Amino acid sequence: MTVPPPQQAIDFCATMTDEQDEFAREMLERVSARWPLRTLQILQAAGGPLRFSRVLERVGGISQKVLTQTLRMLERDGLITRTLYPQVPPRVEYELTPLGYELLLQTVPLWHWIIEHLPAFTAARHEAAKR
Amino acid sequence: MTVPPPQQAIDFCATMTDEQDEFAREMLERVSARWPLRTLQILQAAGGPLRFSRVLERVGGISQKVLTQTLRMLERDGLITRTLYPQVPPRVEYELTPLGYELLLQTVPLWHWIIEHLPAFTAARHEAAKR
DNA sequence: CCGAATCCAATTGGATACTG
DNA sequence: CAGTATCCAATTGGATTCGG
Repeated sequence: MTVPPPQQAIDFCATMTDEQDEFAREMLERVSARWPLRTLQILQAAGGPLRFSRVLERVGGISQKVLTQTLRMLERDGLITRTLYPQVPPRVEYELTPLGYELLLQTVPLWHWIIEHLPAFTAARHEAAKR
Repeated sequence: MTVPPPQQAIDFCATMTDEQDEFAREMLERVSARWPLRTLQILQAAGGPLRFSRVLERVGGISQKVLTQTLRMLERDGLITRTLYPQVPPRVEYELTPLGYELLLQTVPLWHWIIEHLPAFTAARHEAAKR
């Protein structure tokens, strides 16, 4: 694997104010909960606006209630937009914002790393199970 | 900010098997839950083994029960080691593994990005609150 | 000291029914 | 169609007590 970057890269965490630290961890927690990242990914893959029903289908396994909550949260944080077309029946479209896209990109290295190390995790668990 | 990297970087998600995808997301979820990352960070900052009580103090706000669960999980995944010294009273030390350190490093860019964009999130929420 | 066990409060999530 | 509202089951987390 690669040589670990300097300690400094992590130590900067200590330079944050408590307020920053709390808010940052709140965002990290939020974004990496069960559905938000997947939802963003679906919207990214769509390459354009997606109706509520389509998102519901593609995310898969999520309930309608939780999807609504997730979308509201992502909208609130400026990661997606919500557009209501006042028709009957109503149409609502969700779309990734540049901010949301950027965030998604930042998660890619971690994602890559995890996938690369899946065997290591499996091995660790197997090892742990023996004891 | 920077120009977005090619689409390809994200699209590789689609190339995974369902099994890989599920396991990878499980790991991502796990590692980015409320305490695991912070616990790893504490152990990293310590620069060496840390007793249970010390971790409990430094993480701050976590209960003994949840810390135990967290540490067990991290150990199971090979991210930390747990060493029991059979004394009276017993001493148990936890230490970051190279794997744990590597994972921690992978999260740094995302962490950085979130902190940089804290104002953007605040602005988005403020904007959302007006409506 | 480390942590397992127990009990309990609070939060979360699914299913269902209903509305603009 | 896109939610909101309601109810309920399951999970989570804290506090406390006990044990090796």
